[in-house]
Parts: sequence; C-alpha cells; structure tokens
Amino acid sequence: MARTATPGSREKILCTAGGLFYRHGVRAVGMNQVIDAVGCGKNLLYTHFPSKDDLVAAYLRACRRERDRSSAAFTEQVPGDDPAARLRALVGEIAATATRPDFRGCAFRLYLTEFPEDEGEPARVARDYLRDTRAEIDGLVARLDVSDPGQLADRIWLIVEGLYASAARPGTAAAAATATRLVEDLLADATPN
Amino acid sequence: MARTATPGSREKILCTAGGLFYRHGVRAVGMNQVIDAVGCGKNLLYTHFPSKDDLVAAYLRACRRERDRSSAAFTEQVPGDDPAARLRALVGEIAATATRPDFRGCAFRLYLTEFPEDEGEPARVARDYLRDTRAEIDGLVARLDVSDPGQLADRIWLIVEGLYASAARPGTAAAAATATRLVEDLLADATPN
DNA sequence: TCGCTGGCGGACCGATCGGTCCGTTATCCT
DNA sequence: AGGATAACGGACCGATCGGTCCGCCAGCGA
Repeated sequence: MARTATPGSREKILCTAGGLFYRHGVRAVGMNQVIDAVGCGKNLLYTHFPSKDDLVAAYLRACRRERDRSSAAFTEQVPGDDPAARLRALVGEIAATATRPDFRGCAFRLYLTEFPEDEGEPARVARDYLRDTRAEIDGLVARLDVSDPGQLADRIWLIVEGLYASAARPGTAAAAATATRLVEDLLADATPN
Repeated sequence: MARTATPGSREKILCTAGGLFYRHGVRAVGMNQVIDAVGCGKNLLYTHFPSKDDLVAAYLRACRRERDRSSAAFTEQVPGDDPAARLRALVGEIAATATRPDFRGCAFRLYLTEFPEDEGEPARVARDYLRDTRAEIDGLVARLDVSDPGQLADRIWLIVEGLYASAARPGTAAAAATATRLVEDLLADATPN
C-alpha cells in the first residue's frame, strides 16, 4: 500500500457539494462544478458517490442529521417535559436557524419544489423529514390541554411553513420574530393555564 | 401574401409552455419539449419568443394577469370597502386558488426558489408580484382600527406564505381551511368591533 | 396555373450535462 | 531505492441544452 486511503475526503466533498446545492439549487450545480470546487479528481468523487442522485441523497441526509442535532440542542434545554415549552423551543430553533445569514430556505422544501415529481431516494429523505417534523408537532400538541388539538397543530404547522418560506426573502428577522410571537400567542390563548 | 399570419398561435404557445413550466418546473422543461407539446415548428416559437427567458417572462406575466383577474373577481364581491372584509376575501381567494386540483404552489415563489440568483426579467416580474401583494395587505391592515397594524400585517403575510407552501403538499384543503380560519380569528381579535 | 409566402420539422451549432476511463504524478511501504 | 497505489486531472462518451438555419410543403393570390 501507499498513501493512507481517504482521510476526510468524503466529508470534504459532501460539505462542499452541499454548500453549492443549497446556495444555487441542486439542478443548477453540475458534477464538474462540484469537482472543481472540491479540488479533487473525478475518480475520488465518483468512488464515494456513484451518481449525482447518491450525492444529493447524502447531502439531504447530512442536512437531516444537522437539523436533528440543532433541534435536539434546543429542546434539551427546556427543563422537564412541558409540551408547550418544547413547542416554543421547536419554533424558536427554526427561527434561529432561519435568521442565520446564509439561510436560503429549508433544504428539503427547496429540493421538493425543484423536483416535484421525484420519487427517488432524495425525495424520500426530504418527505420523511417533513413528515417527522409534522408528527413531532402533533405529538406535542396532543399532550396539551386544549379544546381542539388538531386545529392548533394545523396552525403551528402553517406558521412553520410560512416561516421557512418568508425567511428566505428579505425581512428574515421580522418573519422569525412574527412567527415566534404568533405561536406564543396561540399557545397562550389555547391553554387555560 | 398568403396564409393569414399567426391567428392565436402565441396564446397557444404561452398556454402550453406555461402548463409545462408550472407542472414540472422551468429548468426541467426544455425548449424542444415545449415545441413538441405545442406541435409547432421551431420557427414559430422563436419568432414569438426570441429566447427561453422571454418565454418564461411571458409565462410569469400571464400568471400575474391571471392572479390579478382572480383577485379582483373575489374582492369586488365584497360590498362597500370594509378593509377587514377585503382582507378576508384576499385570503379566501388564495385559499380557493390553492385548493384547485392542479395547484402546485405559487408560480412566482416556485420560480424564485428555482432561480434564487436570477436578476433578469422573470425574477423582476415575480418579485414585483410579491411586493405588490404584500403592499396590498399592508394597505388594508393600515385602514383597520387595530393597536399594532404592523404586527397584524406581518402575521397575515406569514400565513399567506404558509398557505402557499403547505397547500402544495398533501393536505391542501386542511391548510386552506386553517389559514382562512386563522386570519379570521386574528382579525376578530384585533378589531374591537 | 404558377409563384409567392408562412410555417413545419429537422439538421445542425457549440456548450454543458452526468458519467467512464486512463495516463501521470505524488506518496508511502518494503 | 524501488515498486505499489491512491488520487489528480483531463480526454472522452452519448445525450441534451438553448438557439440558428434551411429545405420542403401547403395554401392563397394573381
């Protein structure tokens, strides 16, 4: 043997490609562009990721890991297991993510609007994320003592969608503040407390 | 001369191309695909629309006309000029549009997420629409007798964004109903009345 | 009837797409 | 030092991109 085999090359590829995909859109970024940006040979990229779909799926899986990590970091700060506090934390985490300077939208939602008819692995990863997030909200709201849990969950979900969408446009901070405040008011109104 | 020149060919091209762009995404649809779907020669298409950008801009302008028409049809049904009623009509019209079976999202928002860095004519048309809609909401809310018009307008806008986003996914009808109800509640809570 | 003309449809252009392959170089082990 | 090998980097593949051009045919006017 010679040259230790691939130290952190896979991570580097994934990170670089992910940045390009997120910033410019998946379809707008070609494989050659990824290779140029990484500064590696075609061989290396195609051994790690046999096709663009594989690379895109890995990119979305990495986004998922990052989202779960960030979400966990936020929710584990809330003491006890007060569902209302967890809901506020959940929305607060999204608001915090959305106000980061390089935010351009939710990676999964962006992918799904770019490939509305995709049924492959990337679309599965994206749809799973949306389903799981929605389920998390439903589960938390169900533990609340409110008269119409379904309606409240629907409303919070609507606000989350609105936050992701409008934070991608100018006025990000205002959108984040509006969403958090609105969810807080909704929770305050709904729970007798 | 011979053969009367182009009767409704331009409209036919625009309609067909628009349908493809909206359904599958602008980037996913090639000019040859448009030509095949229209069933015309390349000549005809490129005389009406010298480039794809021209065709896309025309498509978005047509969407704008359609939106304005539909919006006007809804708001002119509200008697007098009660701003709260007009706001309800505005959101109701979006909800009605979003529940149409072929709805896949707001054409302008879809375009902007597909081409986040475009500064050309299509992006201008799309951004103008968003700006105008937002301004319309602001103007109506400003005429309301509420303590914090800015906050209410922000909230309604957030809900509109959420409605457009979540109506593009399964559960369209629920999203539309949730958005209209939420806006109604917001207006009821905000106006002393 | 013949010529003119509008439009169809495809050949063609250079560029780029995703993906394969291979020659060269650089590095480490023996 | 020498040989093995991982990775670079680019040539190359067929397909498709947006866009140009032209040959052919259909249909109307003179």
